[in-house]
Amino acid sequence: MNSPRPRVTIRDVADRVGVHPSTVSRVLNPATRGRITSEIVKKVLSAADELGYRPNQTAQGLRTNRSRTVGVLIPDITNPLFPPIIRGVEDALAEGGYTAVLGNTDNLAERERDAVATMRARQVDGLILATARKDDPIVADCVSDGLPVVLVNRSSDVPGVSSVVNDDAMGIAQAVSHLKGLGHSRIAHIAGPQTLSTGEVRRRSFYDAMACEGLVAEDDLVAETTAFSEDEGLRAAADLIASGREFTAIVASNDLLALGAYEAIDDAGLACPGDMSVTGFNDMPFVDRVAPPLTTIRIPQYEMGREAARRLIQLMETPYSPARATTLRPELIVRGSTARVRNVNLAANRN
Amino acid sequence: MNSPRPRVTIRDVADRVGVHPSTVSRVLNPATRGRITSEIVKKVLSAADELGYRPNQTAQGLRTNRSRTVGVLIPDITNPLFPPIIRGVEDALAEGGYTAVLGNTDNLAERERDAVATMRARQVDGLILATARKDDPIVADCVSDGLPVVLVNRSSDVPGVSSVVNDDAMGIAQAVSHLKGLGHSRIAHIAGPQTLSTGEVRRRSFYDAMACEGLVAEDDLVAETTAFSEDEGLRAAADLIASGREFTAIVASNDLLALGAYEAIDDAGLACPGDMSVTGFNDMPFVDRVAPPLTTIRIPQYEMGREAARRLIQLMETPYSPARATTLRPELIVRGSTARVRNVNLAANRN
DNA sequence: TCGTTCTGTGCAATCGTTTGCACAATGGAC
DNA sequence: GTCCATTGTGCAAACGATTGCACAGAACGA
Repeated sequence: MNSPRPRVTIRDVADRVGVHPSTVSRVLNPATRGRITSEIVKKVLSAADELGYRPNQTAQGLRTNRSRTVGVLIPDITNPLFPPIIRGVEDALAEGGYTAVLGNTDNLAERERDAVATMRARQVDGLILATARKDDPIVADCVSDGLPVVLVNRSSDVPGVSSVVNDDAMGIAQAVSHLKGLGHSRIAHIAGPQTLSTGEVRRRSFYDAMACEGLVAEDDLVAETTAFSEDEGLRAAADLIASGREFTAIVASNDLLALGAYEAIDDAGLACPGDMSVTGFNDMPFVDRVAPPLTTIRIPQYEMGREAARRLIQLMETPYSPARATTLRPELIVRGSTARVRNVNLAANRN
Repeated sequence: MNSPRPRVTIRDVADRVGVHPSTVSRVLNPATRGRITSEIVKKVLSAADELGYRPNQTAQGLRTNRSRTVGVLIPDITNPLFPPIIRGVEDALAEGGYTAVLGNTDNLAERERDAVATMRARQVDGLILATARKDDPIVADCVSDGLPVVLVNRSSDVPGVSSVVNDDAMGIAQAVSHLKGLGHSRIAHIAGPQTLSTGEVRRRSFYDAMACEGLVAEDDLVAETTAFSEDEGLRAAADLIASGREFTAIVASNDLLALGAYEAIDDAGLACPGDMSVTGFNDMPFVDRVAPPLTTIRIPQYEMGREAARRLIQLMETPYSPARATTLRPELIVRGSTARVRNVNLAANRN
């Protein structure tokens, strides 16, 4: 039953046609095909076809030192933000003849380091990282070793590295402006980890946007978290509510945090959006189906992945192409988690 | 800046120590290390460490004809069912020293064929398929070529192939029994594609379970779909409702179909679970957050992935190990989409 | 007719490892 | 002291492709 089936090599094809293996190699390579008599080309091609020849990528890789493989590192594939990005990456890579090997890091520096080491041992031609920290030695190492790298979703302080990220400032501004339009003035922010570019930039942008709208962002109404997770969102929102400070809306740094906030609001016996409006960030799949449907900032996830992959291909194929930071425009998606502020004072209800 | 940094090879290490490359190779391979004087072993190891030697997996792969890579094919990473499975697969593979390369097929036979071809060109040591059809020539090809394959989530009619799937019959029985317990007797089924094992088995199991509960499953209340998608769920449920037949509950073949049914119910001006109870299948992430939270059948996604990967490793490392079909037990998760049947007759409301 | 330039193909080295085989040195048995 | 195992290492040939170089033969001008 199990027939290991002897692999057909370039030599088999050569023998069949009666030419030298190198000739076959040249025929098979579109770039050198022109140097061979068209008659032979035809014979070689049909022989290869008949024999079912498939180039051995391993051998090619060894000789050319290119694996046509790229490593893709993400925090956690289980976070709905990433699958669309990954699809974008894979689709664009496939178009360029590359394949992706995936690694989950759970946002652990150690696993990240391991994963990069594994990928490099596998001779990946480049790396796409959705895991970058603001100050990331791993990124720095790759860059200084000349390994093509593109950051996606998060950027980094490391100089000279290309990135494809969302315009966080604009997104947050849209959220704040939307809330102000609904009459909210006391707005809280659940910030993401400040070691991540997204967490930090969005937090800063929150202060900026508030000022820009003529509102005051109180430090006491800005809660920090250690991870972009529902648990942390729940904790932060619960703290905010428990503090007794008065506010009618929460701008969360991402959708997962917002979902956590939902729980805290519910636990406190309040209603969203009746008592408390909430905005998210990312427009992950399915946040339109939760209760209430989440008002959030949509970022072009798939496109972001595609663009990152395209950029990487460029980097890999034309060395020394300059690093570029691309910013994609986000869009406010208004759903059911935000509503006009009530006349009744929230604090009055609670005190 | 970009320093290509010359790769350090086994030969560099050998030169440094003053031994032959083959000796270094033997030291580095735990299995042959015992044959070398322990003094030399120590020297080689420390030299390798100092020089920062990393084995070139491509070269190893060429020589040994093993890539320590496995291909993982899934329909669509964007479907929340799959990420947990993939995590399980990756974690178990990593433990065994393998890495995964992912491919999305969108359930298209052609893309599936391409993807398998690509993976095989990359010399994957084995394949994990979440894409199998009941009668799948691609699976058959792999098996007859002696390429280790494990099916996950879906099984196949192809003989002699290992699989790790859920006990669909039990799951459906649980759903039906739950509904009967709530007083429902006229129950509809939205079936998945009959070309997929899951779709077919669950449909058959629906008839069985109904009979088992002493209820009649009417053919008119079983709607078929062409894909496990929200769109198809919406269409099928809308058809069912439009048919004018009387029923108070829907057993959907998976969560996505159930979510589609939600929309149809809403469109028809009905309420779930007030007018219509709905059950899903899979317990995908986030279905506990939708409105109403979905009553569904939980399958151990992560474990399923892990188990499949473990099985594959076994197949790859001990050839001719027999094919096995593993079945995992599902669990009914009761949430808000199912309720006691109302006295009021649904049909009466509409006619 | 001879030399020169092209063109198309073959030759052989190479990428970094692994591994069967050969063989020197060591140690033990007699 | 001889001989035979045993042990540890080196040698060299793979694995399957790519590619610089060499070299026949054709084409061409003088």
